[in-house]
Amino acid sequence: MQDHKIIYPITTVDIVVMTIENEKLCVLLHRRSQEPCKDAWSLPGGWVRTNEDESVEAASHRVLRDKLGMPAYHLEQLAVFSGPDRDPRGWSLSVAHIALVPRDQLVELDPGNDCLVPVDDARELVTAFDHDKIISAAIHRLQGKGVYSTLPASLLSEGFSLPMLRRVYEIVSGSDIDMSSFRRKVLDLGFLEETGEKELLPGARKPSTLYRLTDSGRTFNRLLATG
Amino acid sequence: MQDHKIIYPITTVDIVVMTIENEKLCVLLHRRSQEPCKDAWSLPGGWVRTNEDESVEAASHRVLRDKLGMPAYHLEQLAVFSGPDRDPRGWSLSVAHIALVPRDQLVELDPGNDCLVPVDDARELVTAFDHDKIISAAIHRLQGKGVYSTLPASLLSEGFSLPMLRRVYEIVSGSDIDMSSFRRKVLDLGFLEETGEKELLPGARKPSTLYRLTDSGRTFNRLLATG
DNA sequence: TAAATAGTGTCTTTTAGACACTATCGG
DNA sequence: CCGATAGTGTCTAAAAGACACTATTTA
Repeated sequence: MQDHKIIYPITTVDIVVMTIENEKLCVLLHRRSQEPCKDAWSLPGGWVRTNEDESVEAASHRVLRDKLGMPAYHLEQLAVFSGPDRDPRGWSLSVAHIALVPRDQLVELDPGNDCLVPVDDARELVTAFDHDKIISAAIHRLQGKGVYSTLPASLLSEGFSLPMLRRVYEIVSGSDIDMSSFRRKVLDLGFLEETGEKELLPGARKPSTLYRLTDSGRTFNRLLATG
Repeated sequence: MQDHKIIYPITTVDIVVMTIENEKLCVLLHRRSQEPCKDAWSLPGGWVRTNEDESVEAASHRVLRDKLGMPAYHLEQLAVFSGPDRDPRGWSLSVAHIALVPRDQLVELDPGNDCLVPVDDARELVTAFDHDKIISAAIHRLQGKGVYSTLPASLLSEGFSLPMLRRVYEIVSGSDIDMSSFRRKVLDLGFLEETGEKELLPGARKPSTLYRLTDSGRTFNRLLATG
């Protein structure tokens, strides 16, 4: 291993922040203020700072905290995108992440330079680097893994009803889900616990029971399907 | 983004080469010839060379080609491991990969410095860096994703029988699989095609039909379960 | 023709989906 | 008490597993 010959890659993180707005799965885009790709829509991202970050996940959290004031949320690695041509400044490596965030936690958006767009529109809109590919991969992951895991629950804040949760699964999977089967399966798996409260949803006449994910439901991120 | 302040991470790839030997899932380990962690067992890996590699996958392929003479095989990204402490030389980032290889393609092993060990033993044996964690993650991935995908088929060379394939799934999943259900499911999914040949397996009296993965079975890496 | 594995057929159990039904509450 | 959604019960269809059975070939 010849240390002295090595030119390290430009190393960054990029985050696909996903949320649900107006009954649609949306991605957060950011207009780049600097070259390269100035003024193009891109994913939020930034350098990995080896003098302060403890890991690439920590770098991602820092980026979102600084840019959007986001504290805690579900974040996971998606994949590495790398190569000599994806960034005009040289050989680059981006560790792409997925962040799932309830809409009400996304508040500090800069109206001019941040926007939430439905995933279907995002791929055409985004022209910076290979961020369109990253978004495609994120959607693929969410739809593949999402349908049979507790992942989509991270798109809701604690204290959600089963009808709300079902709607999220429908939006993510793109198909109708039978309420009865959904209820049976979800409750049988034991990943939900009641908060003890009830809430009248807009338009409803009967208040519905509210739930949160149990600890095992949050960590053991598997097996919850319907479709 | 302050380019000049950034110290880039030490960037490497590490590969968890998995195969089946003596009816056990094994990992390929390599004894390090240099500091750091000299003489410790580690995963094969190497620097990402920005002057010649087209991507981190290409870097992984190069490492295995140069070290082990391995041409084509199933390779996929596993995850990124990163941080200031995992390598004594400084803040480092390793893109871990999984390679699934039929045993008969692993020939150029150096008897003194390469070894194949069952996965259960590997984690204790490996002391270099955080490679034990990487191995754990690889096993987790293979067992999680493997059981319901065509992945394990990559552990066999083209021209395998259904009993052989079933055995591989049993080894990977660690549980018995009924031949009849397995056959039904696998053939119904249409990811296999007959090679037209038959072979008498050692110990058997009746030759079994040989198969290969179809193109869709190789790319569309999903949905093939039993257990 | 016996031994041993390849491969088939079928029954049972489980699970998913469809859908009718009851419950609850605001207006 | 009507309308709307929350939530339940039950029937049906499909899938998974168990396992007995047949088929093929070598020794």
